[in-house]
Formats: sequence, C-alpha cells, structure tokens
Amino acid sequence: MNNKFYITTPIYYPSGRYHIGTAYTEVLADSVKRYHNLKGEDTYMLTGSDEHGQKIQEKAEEAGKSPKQYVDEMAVMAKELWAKMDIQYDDYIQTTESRHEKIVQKIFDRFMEQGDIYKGEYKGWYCVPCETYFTETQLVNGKCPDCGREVKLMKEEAYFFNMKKYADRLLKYYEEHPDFIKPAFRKNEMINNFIKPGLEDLCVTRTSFDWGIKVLKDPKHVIYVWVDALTNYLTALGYLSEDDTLFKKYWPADLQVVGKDIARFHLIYWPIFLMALDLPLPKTILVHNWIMMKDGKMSKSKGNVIYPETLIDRYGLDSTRYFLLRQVPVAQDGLFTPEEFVERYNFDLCNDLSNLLNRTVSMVNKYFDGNVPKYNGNQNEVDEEFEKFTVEQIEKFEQKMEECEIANALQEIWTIISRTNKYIDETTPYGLAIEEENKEKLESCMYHLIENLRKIAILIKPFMNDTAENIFRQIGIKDEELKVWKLLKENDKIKNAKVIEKGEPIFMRLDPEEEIEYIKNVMKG
RNA sequence: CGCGGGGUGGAGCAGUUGGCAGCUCGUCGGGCUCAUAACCCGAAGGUCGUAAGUUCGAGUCUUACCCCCGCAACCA
Repeated sequence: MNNKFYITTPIYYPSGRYHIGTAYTEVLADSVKRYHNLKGEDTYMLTGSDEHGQKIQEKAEEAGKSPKQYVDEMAVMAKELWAKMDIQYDDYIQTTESRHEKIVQKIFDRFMEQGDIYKGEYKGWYCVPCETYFTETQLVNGKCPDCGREVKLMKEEAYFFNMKKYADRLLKYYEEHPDFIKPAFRKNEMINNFIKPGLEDLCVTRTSFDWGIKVLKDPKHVIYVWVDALTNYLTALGYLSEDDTLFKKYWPADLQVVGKDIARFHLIYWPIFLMALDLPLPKTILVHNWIMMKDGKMSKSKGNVIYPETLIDRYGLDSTRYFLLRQVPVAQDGLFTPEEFVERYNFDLCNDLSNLLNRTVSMVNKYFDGNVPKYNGNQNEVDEEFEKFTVEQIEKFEQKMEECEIANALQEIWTIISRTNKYIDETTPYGLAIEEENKEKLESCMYHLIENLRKIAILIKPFMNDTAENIFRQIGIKDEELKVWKLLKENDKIKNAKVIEKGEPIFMRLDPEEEIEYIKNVMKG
C-alpha cells in the first residue's frame, strides 16, 4: 500500500578523510529519506565506498597494507562518521565485496555479448613522475598540467563501451522525462557539452594496474571505474543474484543524489548502462553543488578545509546538519564561513527556535501548572489566521521538498517559527493571565503555541531528529501518531499533555568572537 | 573560441507562468516582559551588471556587451 522510496548517495573514494562536502551529500540524502519515512513511505537508503583503482593501490602501499585491508579500514572509519552523524542508511556497499564483484563481471560479460563493449586501443598522454594519464585537452602547453614536465604518448589495449549507439535514446529520454534531472540546467549542460558534439566511447578497462575487478574472459584487463562504480546501485539490491527480492521491490531508484563533479557520469553513462541492461532508469537524479570557502574550493594547500567532526564535537550534530542544509541551496554553491555558522546558530537556533520553546513551556507552567489546556477552538481572528497561516506554510514546505529545494524548505519552517513568536505578541498571554475572565483566551493561546511547536518539531525531524524529540519531550507529546506527518495539519489532536517542569534550552547562545576565532584556528589545522 | 552558473539596498541571499521589489544579518527609533540582553513593531537604505528592444507594464522575455565562478571527456 505504501509507496516505496529508494534513495542513493554516491559511493565515495576512500583516498583520505571525508571533509564537510562529503558529509553534506550524506546529510542531504539522509534528510530526504527521513522525510519520506515520516510520511509513511517504505524507504531504503544506500551508501558505500568505491574501492578499486590505482590510487587506492598506492595509498595502501604507502600505509604498508594490502589494498583490501586498507579499504576495509577506511570503510570502518566512514561508518563511524555516518554513525556520528546519525545517517540512517539501510545498506553500505563496498565495491570490493564479492556480492558486487561477481555481478559486475556478469554485467560486463553481458555488455560484451551484446556488442556494447569492444576491444580497442587506449591512447593517452602519460606523465611518468605523476603516474597519471591526461587527455590532449588537459595538457598545458603540451606538458603535464600538474607538474609541468614532459609527457609521453602511451598506448594500451583496452575495452570500450559504445556510447554513440545510445545517444539518441538518451536525448529522447531526457525530453520525455522532465523530472529526470534536477536542477534542469544540468541537462542542457550535458546536451551542449557532451551529447551534441558527439559522445565518445568510454574506456572501461585498464591493464596498467590490477587492483580492480578482472574481466573474466580476458583477465589481464581490470574493469575500470565506471562500470564498476555505477552498478553498485544495482548490485546492492541483489540484482542478478540468487536473492533479488530487494531489487524487485526497490528498483528503479526514486532519487539518486550526486555532487556536481560526477554529474556527467550519472547523467550520461549511467542511464546508458541501464538502457543496455534493459532496466528502468531512476526517477530523479539530483545534482547538488558544493560548499565553498571564501577563497574558493576547499583544499589542504589553502588551509581552509573544514571537517564535520570539528563542528559536531563543539556545536552538536543538529546544528551542523542544519547549517549544511540551510546554507547550500542545492542548485548553487553555498558559502561556509565561521561568521555565518555562528550567526545561524545564534539567530535561527537559539533566538528563534530554542527561545520559543523555552518561553512557551515557562508560560504553560506558570498559568496552568504545566497542563496543556484542551483545544477550545479559535477565540478570535488572530487564532484563526494563525492556524491557517501555519497550514499554508506546511504546504509550501512540502512543495519545496518535492522540488528538492532543501534550503528553501527549511526557510519555510523558520517562517512558521517566526510567526509563532509573533503570535505571542499578538495575543499577550501575560496580559490575559491577569484577569480571570480571559481564561478561555489564555487556554486557546497556550494550546495554539504547543500545537505549533508540535508541528515545528515534526517538520524539523528529518533534519534534526534529536532536537525534534527534545521538543516533543518538553511539551509532553508522547503519542507517536502525533510525531509524524499523518496528523501534521490537524489542530485539535493534543490531549492531556503536560510540559516538563522547567524548560531546558536546546541551544545556548555562542560568544561570536570566541567561536569564530575557534573555528578559524581549527581550519588552519 | 565554446558551454553552464552568477552579477538584486552595507553583508549574505529569495524572487513560480512579466503586474505595486522581498527575506536574514547589520544600522536607527519604538513596544513588550512569558523567555536565553531573547521576542514583536516601525524607519532609513536598491536607477534589480551595462546598453538597446518587445510590451499598457520587465528583476522576470529578446539581443549585444562587461565582470566573477565553474566545466571542457575517461580525472571519484
């Protein structure tokens, strides 16, 4: 009966510590998953790591470990981070697991049998000291773009995937499925830059290193990155395995989240692979932008890298998740500055949200001994308008979520928070409390405040689960039904709630100067 | 050269199908006292990159140009 919702993140390349950008992707996917979960859908989220390739081989050697040992350790680290960030993935796939490798070989064989893959010759400019291949266009004045030294033209036997064959089908698919790519401008980017000028065939094997999945029929070849990496979204569900119940249940994916750096691979090669496998394509691929620093991209050499642990350890998980999602508008790059982090923390979380809860709990205690009054309808136009406004805002929020505009969706929630603070000024409960004859009005006021806090808690739950639960606890909401989407727009469902005796601030104001200084220092490393 | 994104009051950003230019922070003034020196209201501040065009009317459409960022293929 319930809709299913399969969401994936990219599988990350474990060549180093995950920075805040990786954490952003993960939080984004996790929040969307939780949102659909709260709405009662049957959700399934996949994440993992992409563990083959030359660089991994080198990293492992440097560390004096076998590649498998190295990637397994990195996977443990990743899982620790995701646990710390409360990421609710349902499966973590490593591309070095046999459940993946066996199926990739099957897929590769099928491509060969179908004639999608053919044997050819790979030509590239090779920089010996950097041990890296470059394309003609990547070279700078005919020299290595990294070190500026001479490069050699190298040739090796390789297998290629015939992309041209599928180009027209892909274009047609784009056209007929406007929701396939979000944001839409990415589609034009792909068409203009890659498809229209003519797709080139993709080199899918290498012989120059061997840390990868072997081609069964030609074992000196190792399957090179994309056929290996992209298919994880299928193999994790048991595609072509003895048990493919998950695959039958969840494929096609409903949302695949990727960063703009790997947009091309997911928007062109991935759908083409799926077409070659005769499988339905994912409903939507969401390409998100990056978190930028004031001086551009994050990089160790610039000394402007920020790691998720830094923020979580000092400011808590929820504020970190909130900041990431609120700051990156998905379709555009977002800016990370210590100043803005502290500002959002103090204003959005402390002043607006946490303080609203605090003052409400305090009043319910003061005027009604902590017992939330029964709903007694709307006492006046103010109440009526307030209820209407909130429901309308919730609908706006839902629209933004459907469009995957998470930052804007959060803004809609904060508009409700603001409106609720204003409601206190409009109704002046502290004034109503003076005269016994205003008791009904006062009851209504308190009920409406608690009701809106309940709604706010539900709305922020996908993004800030602990904070949401904290709010439920403080306002005495125990019934699980009142914590999910089902009764979100209802206004009269809270019965016999009792707030806690003394409100507990969820967020305490930070000293701006001190904290900005702190974050800056950590970033310098 | 090409492609994509951006250029909106001091700062950071919203602006669906063209119709009185909004939000957050900052500044100034006021209100309130339930609350975490929080909250609420009001004011100042913008020729919406430049130029031309379409239109009764353009930040929103068309064209040209300027500036910033990114991409340009086997690199996760």
